[in-house]
Amino acid sequence: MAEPIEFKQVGEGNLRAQVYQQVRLTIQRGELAPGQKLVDVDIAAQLGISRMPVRDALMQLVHEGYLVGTTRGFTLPTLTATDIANIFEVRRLLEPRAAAHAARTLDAAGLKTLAASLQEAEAAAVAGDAARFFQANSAFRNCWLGAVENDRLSQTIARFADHVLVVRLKTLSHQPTQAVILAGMRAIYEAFVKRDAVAAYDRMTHFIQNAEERFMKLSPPSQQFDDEAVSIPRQGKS
Amino acid sequence: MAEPIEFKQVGEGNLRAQVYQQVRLTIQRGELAPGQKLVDVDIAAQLGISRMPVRDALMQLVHEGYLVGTTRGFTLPTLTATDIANIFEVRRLLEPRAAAHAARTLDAAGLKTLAASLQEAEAAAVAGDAARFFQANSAFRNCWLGAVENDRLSQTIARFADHVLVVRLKTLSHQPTQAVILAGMRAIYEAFVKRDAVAAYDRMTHFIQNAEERFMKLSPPSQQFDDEAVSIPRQGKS
DNA sequence: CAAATCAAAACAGTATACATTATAGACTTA
DNA sequence: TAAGTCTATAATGTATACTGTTTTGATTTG
Repeated sequence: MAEPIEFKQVGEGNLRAQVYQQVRLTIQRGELAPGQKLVDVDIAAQLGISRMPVRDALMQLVHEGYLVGTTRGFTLPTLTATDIANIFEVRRLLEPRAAAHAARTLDAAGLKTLAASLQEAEAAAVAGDAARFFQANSAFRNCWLGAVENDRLSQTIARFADHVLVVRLKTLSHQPTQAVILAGMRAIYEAFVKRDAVAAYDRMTHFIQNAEERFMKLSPPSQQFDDEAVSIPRQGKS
Repeated sequence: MAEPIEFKQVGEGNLRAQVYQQVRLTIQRGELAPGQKLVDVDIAAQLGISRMPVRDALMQLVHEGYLVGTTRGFTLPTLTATDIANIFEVRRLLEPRAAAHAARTLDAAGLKTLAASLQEAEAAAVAGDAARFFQANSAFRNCWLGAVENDRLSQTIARFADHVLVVRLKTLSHQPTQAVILAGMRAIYEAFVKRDAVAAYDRMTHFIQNAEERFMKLSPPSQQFDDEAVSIPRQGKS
């Protein structure tokens, strides 16, 4: 307890949006221990603002699946094997198509960013820096997703991808997994460079399947009790 | 304005959840004029509660895409042709798969409910009652979606389907459109009865394509000012 | 009569205070 | 010593009040 998570101020938009961004980034960077609880009044005190904007932001994150709201603070969700399988099923349906779109619409600047993210991921893998690898991975994904012109498609993908990555951040330190992911990123990047929508579709399909296999293999077969029994509890006590 | 939208109390869970359900049902039933604005303080006064739960509920609906928050109250979003095309693209990717799942998992009670909803839709079409037709349509969809074991998949579908239906409710009064939708429902229902996942997949694919065509045909080519969006024929792939 | 400026109202954002509830920990008892 | 109950507390849920901003409408002026 008494965790100094250190949210810092960012000056953009209303307070709720600022807090939302800060907390989301904190979650996405894996700077949140699995059992740790976020309490609105604590964060509010830390930022020198009132509870309400913080509460709004936390509830939005709950609604988006980044957090679960209990009667005793907000915490990270614990995904069961079934949850992960469900998320990957949706990703399998959406991401190949989105990648095909991106192959058409990515411009030179986007490809440059992708190349940089890819190199960064490779460097991080060599250095064994899981957090950096994770960051580069996210940058890569956000870049090509940003080129997808269907906003609803890209945003849905981003959310689901976040859910599985955020909770399983630790598994990304696994060396073979990093290698598999890197190979997938390279293959997809090459398809983007060639503007080959079909190849992008196929390689993304393959990438998702590989990623799911790695995740399922690394996740304990029984996270708590038997999976399937209890999914993410919807927000608190609605 | 003094709009008599008449939200009524429902006794379940906390106030925010109650208000959320009420407003969402009101929207889904099309009981909200396109330009009408929802003001938290008004609804709160109507329900005899404070602003905060109402505000929470409205903001959640905004996050889910059911409403848009302006500087002057919350209103229904106005979807452009591009928006509709985007939503249908996601639905095309998700719903056939979900229907295949449902074909496996629907039980006798579910099939009974589907049959009842189908009959209700047919009766409503004959009677020319668009609202009733719409209700039956929603019941049919919610029933088979409820049998899909992947919650994230079914919830994502429900949201996107709501978005397009809610805003275009009026187009459902169009007679040929009703006929097309009815035929699709019958075909899908038969696939469910036969527990034929492949047929369910194919017929849902066909159904979505037909529905999109009808929607695009009936939506005025220029919803308001014609911006760049309307002239885009269809978001073709490569 | 039309246009521009100013004032008032409406509504979201934020803050603070109060009520409610569930969990943790202590205390009692077998 | 272990199990069950009870109380205190921590954290959310709800209410009310205040502030800032934007829109609307009215009034004045050209």
